[in-house]
Amino acid sequence: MAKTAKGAKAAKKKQKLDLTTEEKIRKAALKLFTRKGFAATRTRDISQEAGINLALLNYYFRSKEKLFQLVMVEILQNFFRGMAQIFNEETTTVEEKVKRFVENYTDLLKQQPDLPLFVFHELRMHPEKLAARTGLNEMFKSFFFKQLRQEIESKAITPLNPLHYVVNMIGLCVFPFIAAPLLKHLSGMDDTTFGELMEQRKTLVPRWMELIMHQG
Amino acid sequence: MAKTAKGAKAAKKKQKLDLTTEEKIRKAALKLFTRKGFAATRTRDISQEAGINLALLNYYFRSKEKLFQLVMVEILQNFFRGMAQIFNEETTTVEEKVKRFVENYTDLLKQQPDLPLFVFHELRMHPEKLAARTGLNEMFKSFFFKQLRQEIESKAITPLNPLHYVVNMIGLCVFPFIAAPLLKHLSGMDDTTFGELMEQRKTLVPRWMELIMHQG
DNA sequence: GTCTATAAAGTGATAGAC
DNA sequence: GTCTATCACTTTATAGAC
Repeated sequence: MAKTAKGAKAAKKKQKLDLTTEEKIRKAALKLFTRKGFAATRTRDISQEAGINLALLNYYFRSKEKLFQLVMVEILQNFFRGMAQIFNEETTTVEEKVKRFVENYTDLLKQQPDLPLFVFHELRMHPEKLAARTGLNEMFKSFFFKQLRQEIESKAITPLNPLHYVVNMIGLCVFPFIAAPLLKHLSGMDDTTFGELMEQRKTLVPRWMELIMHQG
Repeated sequence: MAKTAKGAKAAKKKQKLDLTTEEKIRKAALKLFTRKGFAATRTRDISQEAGINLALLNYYFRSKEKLFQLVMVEILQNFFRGMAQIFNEETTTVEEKVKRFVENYTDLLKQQPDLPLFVFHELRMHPEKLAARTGLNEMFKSFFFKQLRQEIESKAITPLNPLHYVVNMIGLCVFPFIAAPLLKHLSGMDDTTFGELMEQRKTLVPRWMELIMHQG
């Protein structure tokens, strides 16, 4: 009776080291999907990575597609939740928001460097997956955007479309991780050195954003 | 006799509208591989897109893998050839080089917006494909890099690792195209507006690079 | 060179025993 | 819930006729 689906979920909280079978599959799926993409990932590999049987994957998630959807939504929600939290804070300045964003997501990307490439790749092939449920449209009505417009109007020498500003901020954080394989190969850099460069950018990117903001 | 492989290649120059079968396949492969990635692309789809039979694909290229390699090498060589041409010119300044780079590759990406995401995605999964044959290591010994170091030492208030500079330059050009699907969805932007924004960046990015260069 | 037909292997999903 | 065995279908690649 402790082995029903509900029983398993209850047991989850008592086991900190072991994971539920469902969680093991989710974790394995996250790892392989983000590393190889949806199309190149085999359900057999996921089950093997999870240390369970192929049939169990379908038992829990019905299909590869359904499992993928869950993983993807989880990633997007997680990202936009943290983003909204930073950007809708009404007591912090634009500069502080940028600084927090850069630090947060540099740390995130150091742990999961495959994430952005995966998300953008899958998003292009299935744009409809960007359903309303991720609640990201709200970011564009966020407090941050109001602040940004004001800041640009008051401070900038040459006013700049806020979109450029946001794209630059995200791009300067994310692009190095997207280009990492190329970068490492081109410059013969090792992982440690790459990590140090990214650490530097935590302070550099906000500084550059200031320049871009005020000079336009 | 005009139907041997060599005959076909010779005929190619006389036919400006029609393409060789081999060329039709290459073109179709480039289109589908860059749009959907290696794993999600079916050889059947390539042959259909090329308007020929599936067997012919293997007749000309032996395997999907081989065809992919050719397409990939062609893309990389094309990119780095143009890049080297700009960066090894000894009579232009750093600013002029940056300007030419941004203009060139913005135009290229407007025509083939799928290219960067495709390249980075496949490069991560098969880093060994970055063989020496693309001759890109030479970029790091290029005249541009010497110029860049000098410029940084003489002008910059806070000296900057040249790598940051190069990553920023490429990222500011390329990232908007990588994030395009997300951007369009988030802001409800149409393709024309997106194109105009990218056009603006042809002058904006070089200006930002100046700021970054001199302020560090 | 180009086609049809088919082999050979892979892949997502299910049936049924435990 | 979990496993083994297997089905049904897809996909790459080739054989062989024209």
